[in-house]
Formats: sequence, structure tokens, C-alpha cells
Amino acid sequence: MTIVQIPTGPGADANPPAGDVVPCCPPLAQRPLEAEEAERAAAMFKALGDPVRLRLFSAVASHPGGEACVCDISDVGVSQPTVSHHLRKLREAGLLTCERRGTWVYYRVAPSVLAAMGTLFDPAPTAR
Amino acid sequence: MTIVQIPTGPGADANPPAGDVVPCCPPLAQRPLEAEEAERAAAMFKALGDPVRLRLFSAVASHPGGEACVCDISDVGVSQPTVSHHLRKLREAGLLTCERRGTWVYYRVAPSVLAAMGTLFDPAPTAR
DNA sequence: TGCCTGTATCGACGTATGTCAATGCCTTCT
DNA sequence: AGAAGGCATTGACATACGTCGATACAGGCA
Repeated sequence: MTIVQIPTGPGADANPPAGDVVPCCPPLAQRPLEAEEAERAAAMFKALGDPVRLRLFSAVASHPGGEACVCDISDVGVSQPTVSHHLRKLREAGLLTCERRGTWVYYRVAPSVLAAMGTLFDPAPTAR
Repeated sequence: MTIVQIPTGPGADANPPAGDVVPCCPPLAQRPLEAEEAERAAAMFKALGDPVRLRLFSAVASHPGGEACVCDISDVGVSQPTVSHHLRKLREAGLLTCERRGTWVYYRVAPSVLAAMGTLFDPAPTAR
């Protein structure tokens, strides 16, 4: 079971960060985000900021087995190219990874993304 | 200490939802979001999907006392009208509320927004 | 080999978005 | 009352974004 890069031509980064478990940023309420941190985190929020993309992400995240074939989640009311476009955006944002197995391509939530995003909303450190 | 509507002309909704503590949607990984749920949640993610807005939100959320004057958080590298524009977007998304006290306007994170957003990233219900 | 199905890319289109300078409103101070 | 400072609104602009139809590519099957 190997990760297969979807051929996207030179310069198109699929499954990009793929890296460690760093939460990208401290919780939003801990201290004011710096410019670079905000850039990184905003890119992820932006990816979830479209209703169609959010439904696709939710469909993958909630799918039994932790992964979903594109054909399993394409009922979101837009054309097939649009679905593909949105899945690409979610990949480029580091939120999803994909793997081709035979005819089908399976998407899953990138490791620790849920946890990392969740901690961003941790409450302020006990206002004393 | 009363909530004062910033005069924004007719039809401009400041501090809109202001309502209860409903988390807007179930966790993303619990089940696929429906169209309407995705619309609501995506609006909030979209509001946080801009680096400047995210810094403003973080600045307010992390400010001692839970609130911040506009003049306290305006150092984000854009003009004053742009800051005001972004704060309005955050208000309209239901993420911030504002209150005028004398010369200054204070912003704070809308009640239970951090908790509600956080639960969206709760893990899938024990994949068995 | 050739056809069919599933998915990605390309190119084009209308609309939404982020930004600023100019301006207006509200509050306080003189 | 008049002046000054804080913040919101307006209008304009360039750019980014979501969407689609057409098309290309990859893998399985006859």
C-alpha cells in the first residue's frame, strides 16, 4: 500500500506537507498569531471555507475505514471536474491525501489534521 | 454595560447570530455535512481564511480581559479602512461582537465560538 | 488491441474578494 | 461651538475564485 502521486505535471504539488505532527500554530487564543503563522493557518481555513469543499472533507473524514473513493463522495451538486478541482485544493492545503488503487482514487484526511485544527480553538490560558 | 449596535445603515447586520450555544454543525468526522450545514460552517471558516482576518481574530481572542480596542490590534500591515472592513466580516460571520465605549470600540470573541469551532474537529466516533 | 469507466487537467467565463484613498459620523476635549 | 481623534462607509480597482464543457490520461475488460 504505497502512496502514489497523481500525475499533475511539473510544479503541481499533491500531498505536499505530508510531514510531522506539528500543529502549524499555537492556539488562536494563546497569543496573537504572527504574519507567517497566520499565512499557514489561513490557507487551511480558506480550503474549508467553501461549502462544497467542506462537504467533501466531511464526507472523507466521516467515511467508514477513514478513506473514501471519489465516486463515493461526488454527490455534492456540482460537476465532476469541479469535484476534482476542490479535492485538489484540499490536497494542496495539506488537509487530504490521495492514493490510486486500480481504477479508483481514494482520499483520506491527512494525519493529525483534525487534532491540529482542533487545538487552534483551545481556550485562552486561564484569564487571571 | 450594554451591547451597542454600530450604526451601519439599514440591512447591515452587526453582531448577528448572538443566539444560543448550538455548535452549528456536528463534528466534520461524524457524518457527511448536509448542504445547509456546510453553508453555515463554511461561512465561518471563510472568515478565518484570510491571514489578516485570522491575525485580527487571534489578537482579539488572546487579548487580556477577553476584549481588545481596535487601536490595540491594528498593527497588521494594512490600512485602517481595511482593518475595519475585516472586522466587519468577522462580525457578520458571527465570530466577533463589538461594543462602543466612548471614543473606542471594543471587540471580543462571540460566546462559545471557540468551543463550537473546536468540536467540529472532534475525531470520528471510534472506527470499529 | 480497442473500448469503456473513473478521474484529472485545460481554457474560459462571471462573480466575489482584498485593498486603498477619500470621506463621513460620533465622541471628547478645549 | 469648534477642533481633533477614532472608527466606519463609499467607490474604484486588480486579482482570485468557483464553475462548467471539452478533453486528456490511466486502468480494467472484452
